[in-house]
Amino acid sequence: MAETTPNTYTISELAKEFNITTRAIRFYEDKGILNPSRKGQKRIYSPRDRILLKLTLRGKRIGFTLAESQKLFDMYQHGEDNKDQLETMLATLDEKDALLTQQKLDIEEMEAELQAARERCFSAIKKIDNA
Amino acid sequence: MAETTPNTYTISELAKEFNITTRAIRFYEDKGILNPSRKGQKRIYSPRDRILLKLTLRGKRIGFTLAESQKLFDMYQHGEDNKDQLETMLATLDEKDALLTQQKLDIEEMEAELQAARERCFSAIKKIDNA
DNA sequence: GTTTACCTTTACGTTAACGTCAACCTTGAG
DNA sequence: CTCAAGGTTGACGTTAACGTAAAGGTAAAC
Repeated sequence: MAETTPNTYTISELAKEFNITTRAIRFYEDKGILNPSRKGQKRIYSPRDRILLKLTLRGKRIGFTLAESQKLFDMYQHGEDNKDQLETMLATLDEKDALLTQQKLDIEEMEAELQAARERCFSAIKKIDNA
Repeated sequence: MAETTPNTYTISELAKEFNITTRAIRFYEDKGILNPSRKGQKRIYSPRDRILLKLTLRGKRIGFTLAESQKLFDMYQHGEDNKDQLETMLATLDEKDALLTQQKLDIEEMEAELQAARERCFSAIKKIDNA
């Protein structure tokens, strides 16, 4: 058999992998995002915990709060039977999607401006060098 | 002559246009982002103030802090002659640009997941309706 | 057996970005 | 004149997302 992916992680392994502190990881647990099991008093993280952590961090990078990520995860897991909850979730998803669309526009405009600023920079430096 | 764009704004006009509070606008002034003139004690905003405000809000939407926006504006204005400052600015711009690139990836992945979640939602609702 | 390296809980501190009064001008309308 | 609509300056309150000790358990290594 080939290498099998480990099916548990320690807190510091995850911290290292995602370049965050163990404090942050415990904090996410407080917020109900992660639910590691315990071996004695030590936390043991499953691949599922790892995925949730990854998604959470990705969410953060695009401006999701922890509460928002948690809410999405929560709906994703427990909303299979309740129609109202499913529809709330759909609304939330649409709302988030609209935000992402706006963000993409913002990013493109911002990139254009950064590029313009960069060019201004270059020519200003050239001017100095040729002085 | 056709309609000319107004060249001054009151604080509440800007607040209404951008759907923020006057408190926020004054806060941005505290942070050195805006520099309205005064008529008596009242603030008068120029088109330039308005643009800076707009850029600031756009920056916020993609995760720039006020300090970061302020720093960019500041460099943009006072860095024309200092080579070191120009190079610092270039580095900052590159850094920001890398972040934006990552953000675009994050957004696309997140959109894919939202779409998947949406489809799960739909079929779950259908199931309920057909039960 | 005692460092050393991680792990734990508890709890107060911190920063950003405003919100929310309070207490006070001012100015055009009636 | 007065009063309602907006504007002003403090200044304290709030939320999110951790940072930063403090004080201790535990287990493999020497």
